Amino acid sequence: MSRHSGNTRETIIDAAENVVLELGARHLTLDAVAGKAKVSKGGLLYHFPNKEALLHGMLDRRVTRLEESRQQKLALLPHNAKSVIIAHVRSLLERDERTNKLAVALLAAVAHDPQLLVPYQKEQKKVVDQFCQTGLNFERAATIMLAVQGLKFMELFSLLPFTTKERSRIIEEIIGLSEQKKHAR
Amino acid sequence: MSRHSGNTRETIIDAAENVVLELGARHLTLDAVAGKAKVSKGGLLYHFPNKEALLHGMLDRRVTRLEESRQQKLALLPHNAKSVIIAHVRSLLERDERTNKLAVALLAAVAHDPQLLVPYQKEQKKVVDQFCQTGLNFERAATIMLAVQGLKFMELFSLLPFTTKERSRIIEEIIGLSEQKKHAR
DNA sequence: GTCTATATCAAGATAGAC
DNA sequence: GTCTATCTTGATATAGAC
Repeated sequence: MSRHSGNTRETIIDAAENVVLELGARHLTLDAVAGKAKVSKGGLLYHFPNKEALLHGMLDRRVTRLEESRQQKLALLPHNAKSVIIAHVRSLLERDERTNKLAVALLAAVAHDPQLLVPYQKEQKKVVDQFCQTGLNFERAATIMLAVQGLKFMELFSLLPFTTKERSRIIEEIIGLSEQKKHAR
Repeated sequence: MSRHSGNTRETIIDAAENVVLELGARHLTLDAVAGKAKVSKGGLLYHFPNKEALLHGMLDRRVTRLEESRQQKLALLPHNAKSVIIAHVRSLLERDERTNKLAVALLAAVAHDPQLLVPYQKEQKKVVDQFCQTGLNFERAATIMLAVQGLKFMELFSLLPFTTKERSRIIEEIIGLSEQKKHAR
């Protein structure tokens, strides 16, 4: 336990996340992270040559965790088409204080240079593709993905004007969109 | 033209927007704004006692402009229920380089303290209420609002994995949701 | 209402020793 | 691979003159 020399990188990302959780996004600085990770700033910069690299590391960690959560929830659901959508919704919209704080902090950091997120476009594409494989047409699949993301974003930015109960009903509605066949065009 | 002494505040907000557009969000500093507005930093700080106040001014300007655009587009549409939704979608999803840059910059600035956005929750609520007045049920109205916002956010963060053509089809789908009656519950 | 000058502070990054 | 020391820059904000 006390020995984890194997991967200082992971230790540093742990520390960075803890800085955000304990001190807030504004204090995500190289100094703070180094301090929390019990490394010097020089040491930190050996593993992540600059702050952008550290942010990339943090983003990757989050994307990985989200995907793990999705797989995990999917495994617990009956093996049918709709489950793919439900697993996605549940993992993304999970109200986890910790995860949300991290997401906001990363958005804050990343908003200064949205290009940092381009590599994750394909993750969203994959989600839509997976929805399509359940028999949904592309437009409907994309709409569901967008509504879920919209809910998530608004929640993160404290923009969501709904009660918890309303929120639940809306989520049901969104999931329900996967059942209604679109009329032919 | 050369005289606009009446409202230095507006001049300063103009300048702040131009700083963002010309230099990027990262350079939205009091120095840069003062320079662009041809005021000293002291002068700027007389009108906006701190940076947060300036951000509030910028946010208000944006919300106002968006609302104006919505009213304007609504006036050009036939006077029926669906037009409310179309006007909303068109004004929010308009691909205006200028507006989008400003939105990203403000998100970047504001993400550090999402509480700043709480005052604008009610704007979103109003949108949903207006949709409901067209005969839509609440859940469906909210879903449409969320999908539109999701599209907007993802686009701002360069997360949208669709082509322009796909994007158009998806927007049609979202608008179409206002026509399909939800089955009773 | 607007200016100059300055205080204060903290950030990211580099260089080079160990 | 990790450390210390330092450079450089640039930010918000205050004080007080005009």
